[in-house]
Amino acid sequence: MGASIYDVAKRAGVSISTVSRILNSSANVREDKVKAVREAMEYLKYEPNQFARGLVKQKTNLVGIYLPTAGGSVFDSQYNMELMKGIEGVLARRGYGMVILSSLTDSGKNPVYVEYIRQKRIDGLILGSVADGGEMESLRKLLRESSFPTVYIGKRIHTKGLNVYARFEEYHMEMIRLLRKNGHRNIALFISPGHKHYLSALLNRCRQELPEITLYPVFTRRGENRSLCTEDSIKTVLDKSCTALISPSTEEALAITGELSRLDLKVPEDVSVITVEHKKGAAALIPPGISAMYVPAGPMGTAAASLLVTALEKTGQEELSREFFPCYISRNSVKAI
Amino acid sequence: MGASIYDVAKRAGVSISTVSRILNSSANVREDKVKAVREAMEYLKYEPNQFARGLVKQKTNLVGIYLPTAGGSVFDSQYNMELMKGIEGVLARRGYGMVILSSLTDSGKNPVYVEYIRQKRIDGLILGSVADGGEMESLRKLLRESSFPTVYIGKRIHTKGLNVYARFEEYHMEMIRLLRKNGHRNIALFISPGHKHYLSALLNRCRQELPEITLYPVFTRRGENRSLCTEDSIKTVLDKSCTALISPSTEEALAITGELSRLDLKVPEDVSVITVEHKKGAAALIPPGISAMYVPAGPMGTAAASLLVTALEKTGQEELSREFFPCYISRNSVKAI
DNA sequence: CTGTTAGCGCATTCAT
DNA sequence: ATGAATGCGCTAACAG
Repeated sequence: MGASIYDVAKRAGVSISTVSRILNSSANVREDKVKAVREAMEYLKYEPNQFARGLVKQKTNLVGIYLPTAGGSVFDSQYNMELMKGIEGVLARRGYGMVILSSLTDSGKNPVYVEYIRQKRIDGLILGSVADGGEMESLRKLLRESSFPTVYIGKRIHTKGLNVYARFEEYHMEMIRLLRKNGHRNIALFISPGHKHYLSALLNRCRQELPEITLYPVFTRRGENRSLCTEDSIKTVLDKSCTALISPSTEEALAITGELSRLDLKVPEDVSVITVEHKKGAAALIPPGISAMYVPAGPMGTAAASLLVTALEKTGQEELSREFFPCYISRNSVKAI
Repeated sequence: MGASIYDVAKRAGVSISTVSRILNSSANVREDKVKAVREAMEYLKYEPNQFARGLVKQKTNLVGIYLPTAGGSVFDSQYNMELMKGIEGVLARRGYGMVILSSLTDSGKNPVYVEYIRQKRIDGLILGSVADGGEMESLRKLLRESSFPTVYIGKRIHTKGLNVYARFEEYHMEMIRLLRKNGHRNIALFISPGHKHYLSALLNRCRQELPEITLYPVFTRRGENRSLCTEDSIKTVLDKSCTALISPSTEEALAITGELSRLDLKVPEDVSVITVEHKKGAAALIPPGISAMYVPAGPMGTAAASLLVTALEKTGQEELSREFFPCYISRNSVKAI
């Protein structure tokens, strides 16, 4: 069993309050006592018990990360990994631990983070975009009602609270415009389950702004048989005689280009490809070098964590929302026709 | 502020012990009281404060995951991601939270997990293979001295304690043998920084068992400019006139094959490639379909977490160590010469 | 079956 | 500047 503050006090010949004061540097203590206490702590390998401390201060120094991924693991997408990397950096530096809240077990009932918040197991929460509309509603309600420090990564859902986002619709339109400029008219739009609810808005907007373009949505599935699923998808593309396609991630792009080459279709000669990439340069590795819209997930994670930590330490909540602007990186996968 | 057990007790007209009993189902309570208490809990949205509970039971229901990655983020390698996926599955199901311990901030001083253990912030620890020899030594000492529930993923380091592993040396020898059977003699061995300390043993063994083989180690670097680093590496391969190469991961394999094709070298016509893959089928997506040694990181994570949870719940520690056997999956990247 | 009570380890008044 | 005492919310004897 570890040493407690009593053991330290006894060994240093002082009272526990003095030890506590030194621990928190909450008051001045005579130099010699400080020294004695430090030695005692050293000797006993004393570390303050976080339960006891938390019970008094109501602070865990833990931040929850909840990145819902429809039916899959958080660790399945590079987007999430980049987010986490960004988050990890600032949390580690600022002395917070990160606890990964798995969406694996919540079905029907409340998502795990509700429990974690109520049980006071975390000081703050970083929330990835929820996929489904109903969930979205309840989340919005939760955020409005509780004042629990939360930063939401994704399309802004209410004006109160912390928020980090990139405009899905905007940068998709940009990709489409780009293909249009290159003469493409029939475009297959691969879209992941988590983004389904953006689709209709995007389709509408495209129909209005770019009436000459026809968009063919193709849904991708997560999980093991990614390649299998893609095979069917590619058939759809061919049937609609699309000359270009947009992929939602580099993982998907790799599967897609693989399938294309298996069907003896060349990129970009037979079909142009643009992908979204969340890690800078990731799509460059996919032959022949896939042009990409870079959505800076890492920096977004960093921003999210920074916002949260700032809010936690109540140093004034200057910044409430931060937008990120994806940028297009041209490589070798788009051909003018 | 949330409701406490007192509030619930008052509202239900019982004592706090009764509430506690119901909470922990630690004794029988009359039906009507149970009902009253449940209603009160519902009404007050009561959730037991984990600090107070932990203070008594010394249990956090949190498991620490420490996957050291020399100078990089945990989230940078697919190996780690697969491990985490495996771990996530069982921890979520068994009601444990996972806190990611970042190795980002520990330099010089104790690694973070030491602090987490001493502060009793976690109940158990899953430890990835440490890279460096010195660290290894201190770790071994730590594990021997403390009886903190820990499962170590990687080469067995002491007979006490929980352990999950695959034999790095073995499966690398297997890959080499396979290339040898296909007529290859000069082989480039790409090796990641985390595995450097395995190298000399492997070289020795190869020299003994397979004297006709010459192995050329090439060190890979983590981080952003992966492709840059690979370019140099490939030159090394050519200089030594290697006819085959072994890649340590699918990420690396993607970069390598990309670089090869940029140099107008074809796989497998000009150079044969085998990679280690940690996610089943991952290397199949890399043209032309890279043959791979599948090291089942996901299942290994699952096993590690299971071992740990079992140990935590003291249901007898039947299994102390579990070995995994990688298997070779032949695809299109190896040619006989 | 149920209520009373003594800690768990610490931060924080309140005296001194 | 420092010690004694109180309470954070809960569990686990203990007593009825």
